Parts: sequence; structure tokens; C-alpha cells
Amino acid sequence: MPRKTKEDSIKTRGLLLEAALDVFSEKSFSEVTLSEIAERVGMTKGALYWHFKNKSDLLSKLIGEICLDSEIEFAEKIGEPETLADLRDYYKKKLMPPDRNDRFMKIHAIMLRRFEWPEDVRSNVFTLLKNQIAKEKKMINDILHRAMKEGILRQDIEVEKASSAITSVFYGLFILVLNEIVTDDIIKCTDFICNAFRKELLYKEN
Amino acid sequence: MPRKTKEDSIKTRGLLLEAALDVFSEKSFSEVTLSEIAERVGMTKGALYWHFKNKSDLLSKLIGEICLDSEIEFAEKIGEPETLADLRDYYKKKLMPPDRNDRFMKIHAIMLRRFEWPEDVRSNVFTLLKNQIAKEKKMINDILHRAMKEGILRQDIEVEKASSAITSVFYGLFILVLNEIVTDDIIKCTDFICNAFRKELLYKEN
DNA sequence: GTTGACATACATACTTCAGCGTATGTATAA
DNA sequence: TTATACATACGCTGAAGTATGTATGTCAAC
Repeated sequence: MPRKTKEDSIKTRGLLLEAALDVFSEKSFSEVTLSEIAERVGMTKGALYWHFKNKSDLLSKLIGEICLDSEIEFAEKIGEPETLADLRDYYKKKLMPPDRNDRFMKIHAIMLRRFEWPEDVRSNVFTLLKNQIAKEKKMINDILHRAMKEGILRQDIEVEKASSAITSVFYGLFILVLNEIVTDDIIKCTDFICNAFRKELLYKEN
Repeated sequence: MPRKTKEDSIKTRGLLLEAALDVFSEKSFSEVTLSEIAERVGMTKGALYWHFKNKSDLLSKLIGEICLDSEIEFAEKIGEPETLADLRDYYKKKLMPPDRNDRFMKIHAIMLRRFEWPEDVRSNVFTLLKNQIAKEKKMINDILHRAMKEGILRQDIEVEKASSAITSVFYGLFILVLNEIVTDDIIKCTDFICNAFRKELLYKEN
């Protein structure tokens, strides 16, 4: 039966990546078997070794390609925050009990497990994570700068430090939620935390 | 040469646990080999299988026993915070760039990798983590309650929610630091965050 | 438009190997 | 004399990777 068309081949590769996303998000690197991934889409290891060099390569490609996609998907779904008020909603949504079927969640669940991977993958993903955080920090930085110009912020705020703090805090919370270490009243907490930041940042309540 | 005294045996067990702590904190579960652990203290796998049922059992015992010790060690070193002012120092110390030789750090580095473990260990450690956090939350809760009684806090603060938020935020940050996801100016950020919380909590600056 | 040759996209079967667990040996404490 | 506290040697298994088979798309040549 074999020898599909080029088009088929590309589709197969995509299916394999999607399956890999599922499996890698459920298990650890060593628990994942290539056979399972292949079988999930009705293929065999042969197909995997045709499209990818080995297990590490598969994971690297998976993260590299899916990560960008899911980032975009997520941004489209939630929308980029532009004002201080937006920011609060943004993080509220981000800290919602994660839908395990969400590709954004899956890829993050994988990426935050980087310490269990072979060295080549590890350093690769570490860079991606850093970039991600840097981007988020820049986003907040921009928002704060705008707010500063509009005279909403206290003048003595060090915007750099503030955006750094906000990024870290919410990224930390995000990891906790993802790992289900805290789940209970995280949304209510978010309010508390946002209020605290606002009081520290704002010149006066608005 | 073999057959040591009972005393020797206990010592050996301790050495094996210490070695396991080191190795498990450096590598993932499947990367860790029992031979390496044994050889680090000049023993062989035989010794390990004499003292522990298998790899999972070793890790479980390791976490169960060392976790408590290190918790106590850490508390002694840093001291239990009692007032709101203490709390700030407490978290500053906790977020200091972690000393990798610190047993408290090692055991946490291991525990926060729970998602890569066999199921029996995983659920076990999950409970430990939850307890740990609950304890920390209670600590903060007590501090806030005391402060409330002394009239330092805003009267409309929901102490439960506040302690929940503070715990989560700093635990999240702690994880980030441990994994070296953020390291740069975390200490400076800590100030910013603490200030924010104080403004949200306090009736007036003190 | 056929026809071959070659490349493609896999499937199958096999090799390899690391590492767990176990069975057994053994010298000594008790 | 027996149980202890290991060391040694080995069997076994699972999964990665490889080698090879194979049916079919594709494309140049006629």
C-alpha cells in the first residue's frame, strides 16, 4: 500500500507531531515510547524515524514548531493587553484552571519539565523559555511606560523593576497552576495580588 | 571483609541516602542509576538492595526522611518569622540565589520534579508538597491574624485570602529561582512585591 | 501515453544495550 | 550456628536505533 504523495507525507508528519504533543504532555521523556506515538495515528516507528532523527529530535522539533503556533493561538484567543486594566483580565484568564486539551497548556506542561531531558533539548528549550519571559516582560514594560506618560503611575516607580516583578510573580503562579500545586482559590488570590500591585503602582485609585 | 556491625549498617544506609540526594538532585529519575549512587560511597548495588526495596522505594524514603530534616535545618538557619516585618526578610532569604550544596535546596529540586516519577512516588510527594504549603500558609495566616488584632491591618482584609495569595506568590517565585528561570534581579523584585503587599494590607505605613 | 528506473514513505524484523532486579556467595557479628 | 550486611555475577526486559524490504508516486526518455 505505501508510498503516499508528498502532500500525504506532510500530513503524516503533522499527525505525528500532534500525537507527540499529547503523549509528551502526559508522561515524562523516558516514559514516552516512540511506538505509542506512532500507533496513536496508525503508523509505526518507521514513519517516525523517517521524519525525525531520533527521540530528542522529535521533541525539539515539537517544541520549536508547536511552541510558536500555540503562542499565537493563545494571543488570539485572549488578546494582547494594552492598558493596566487589561493586564488584570489577561492574567486572570491565564490563571484559569487550565484546560488540558489546550495546546498552549500542553506545550507549557512539556516545556516546564525541561530538567528531565537530554542535554541538547534542555538548553534549546531553556532559551525558548527565557525568550518567552522576556517577551512578556517587554509587554508589561510597554504598558507601564504608557501609563507613566499618561500620569497614572507614581512618578518614582522604577518601571524596569516593576515589570520584572510582575512578570515573575505571574509566571510563578502559572507554573503552580499548571502543576496543580495550587488550584483552590487562585482566581480570588489574583484579585488580591492585582490590587496590591495597583496600590504600589498607581498614583491614585482610578 | 564484609559483615559490619549494626552501627556500621545504619551509617551505610545514611551514606546511601546522602548520595541519592546528590544524584537525584542532579538528574532525572530515569537518568539516575543505582550503581552510581552506590559507587559514590564505595558500595555496590547489593548494599542498596539490602537497605531498599527498589529505586522507587529509595526515592520515597529519601524524600520522606530528608524532607523533614531539611525543613527543620532551614527553619533553624533562617528562623521562624513572627511579625509582618520578619516576613519580608524571611522571603528575601528564601529567594537568595540558592546554594546548590544546601540540603534544603537539593530536596526541593527533587520534589518539584515529581511529574516525572512512577505513580507511587508521585502521589506520595504530592501530599508532602501540599502539606508543606499548607504549613507555610498557616504561618502567614497566624502572622496576619496577630497583626489584625494589633490593628495594623486594614479591617476589611480577608486574612484567609491574603495568606493564600502571599503563599502562592512566593512559592511560585521560589520555584522559578530553583529552576534558574529567573535569577537576575529577583531580590530587588522581592522588595517591590513586599511593598505592594504591605500597601494592600496595611492600614497606614509604619 | 506508455514504460522503465529511481526515489520516496513508510512497515517489519532485527540488533543492541543499558540498567533493574535477583540469585547466590561469603565473611563476620552475635 | 545462624542471621546479617553486603559483593558478585547474571538473567531479563523494554525500548532505541538500524537494516532491510516493498509498494507506489514521479519523472525522464522514447
